[in-house]
Amino acid sequence: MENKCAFCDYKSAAARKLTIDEIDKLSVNCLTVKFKKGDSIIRQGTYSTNVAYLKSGLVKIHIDGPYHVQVVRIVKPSSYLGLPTTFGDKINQYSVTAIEESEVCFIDISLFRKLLATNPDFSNQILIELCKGELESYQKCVNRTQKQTRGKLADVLLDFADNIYHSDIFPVLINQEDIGNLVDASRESVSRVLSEFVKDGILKISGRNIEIINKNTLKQISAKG
Amino acid sequence: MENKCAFCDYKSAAARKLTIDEIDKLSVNCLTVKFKKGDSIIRQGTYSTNVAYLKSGLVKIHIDGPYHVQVVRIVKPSSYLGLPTTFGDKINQYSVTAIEESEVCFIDISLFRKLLATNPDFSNQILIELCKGELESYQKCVNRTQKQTRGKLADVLLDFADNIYHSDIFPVLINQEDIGNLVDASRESVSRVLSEFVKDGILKISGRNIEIINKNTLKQISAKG
DNA sequence: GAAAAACTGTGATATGAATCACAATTTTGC
DNA sequence: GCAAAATTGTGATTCATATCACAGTTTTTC
Repeated sequence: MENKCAFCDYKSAAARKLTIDEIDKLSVNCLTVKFKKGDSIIRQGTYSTNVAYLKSGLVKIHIDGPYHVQVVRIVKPSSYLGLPTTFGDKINQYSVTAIEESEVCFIDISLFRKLLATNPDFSNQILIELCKGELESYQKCVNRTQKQTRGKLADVLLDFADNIYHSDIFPVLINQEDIGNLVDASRESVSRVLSEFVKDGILKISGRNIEIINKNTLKQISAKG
Repeated sequence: MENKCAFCDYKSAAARKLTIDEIDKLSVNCLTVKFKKGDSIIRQGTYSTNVAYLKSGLVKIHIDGPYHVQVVRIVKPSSYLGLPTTFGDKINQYSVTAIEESEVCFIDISLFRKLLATNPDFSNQILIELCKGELESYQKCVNRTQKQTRGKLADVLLDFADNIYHSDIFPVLINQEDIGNLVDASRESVSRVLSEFVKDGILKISGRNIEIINKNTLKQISAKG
């Protein structure tokens, strides 16, 4: 690979713990692939053969449920995409799809295992990332099952603004059906609630862009259900 | 500690990877505590100071949600109880409560970290356990949000029989309110569905014991909704 | 740039399950 | 062993949201 990981600006917190020598090995065993919007990066039910790392772009993680797809979460760089699968199960338990042009590094799994075994700082960092992910997913599940649609939509909008785009104006790259799958609501309900938010002066929508005007109210809706 | 981990019959898959020397250190830095039914083992919101390992008994993991408690899952030995918290966050993100007399080993966190750093087989095993947990929680969340009450209750009954008690007759140690919190339904709905199952000849209930009579039908209900 | 496809908005209706209310039963503590 | 507390059963009512149906709008494609 011409692509030297040493000079990569998007290194993971874990990769920063690697020695020069280890980073070199990573460079050789790492392949960067570009995906267009809508492209499938990881497909549920197929064998997992590499560790995937999101270098740039934006992706959604989704699972086929008994009735419809559930969008588990939207992931931004720099994050590993299939860690739980890589070590917990050989078969991918979920799919990952690009929702904008994205770059993904595929790392050879045996090298990754070797790094884990030989560099405790690296493996500790991976452990921390996994743990945070699990805690987050517990909390998300509680919200998904207990809040009602308005509250869950408020959650997602705040997450977009605060954690993904770091701005109160942002483009919505997924359609309302997907938003529905992300908050466990029907497409129609999403549309209705979004209209309500606009009518109540909480949001302004123009084209694919959403602007949060009244963040406090949105936070209240998020908190109260 | 007089309690030598070396001779413990309930060692975790990870602990089996430790050397004699490491096991000795574990023995010294490990305290076993007995809990009675209803006793709180880990309390959400408090500082996590040890790694907890369930040696015997049965516990529930639960989180305070925006409206009510959610029972995340029922955990049987031999499993670590607070791993994600130990490494992901200093503050416990969930509570653990005994639902029958249980023994829990509290392991000194700095020793645990040292073992992770020095024994790659051990840390790999811990990693695997974490990953499996995360995948499982994804799947559970999909079921919780998409299936309806009958399906979710069927799931839980099958889980009890197949994974926890390994028998189609088993005692129910939690009340219907808790079952409700485990399947995201109200206490009343649980009572109603349970009665339906009895009327349909799927279950037999006597006292606190449940017997699954028609497992196939239960599996169908679990699969179809 | 016209036709097709994908997406969105909104009303009417149906429905699963929560909530309320209270009786019946079981368990617990002294 | 009896009173108090906890748990369970079941009907009536309410409510949030899914579903259906279809029109309007935007985006894609060739």
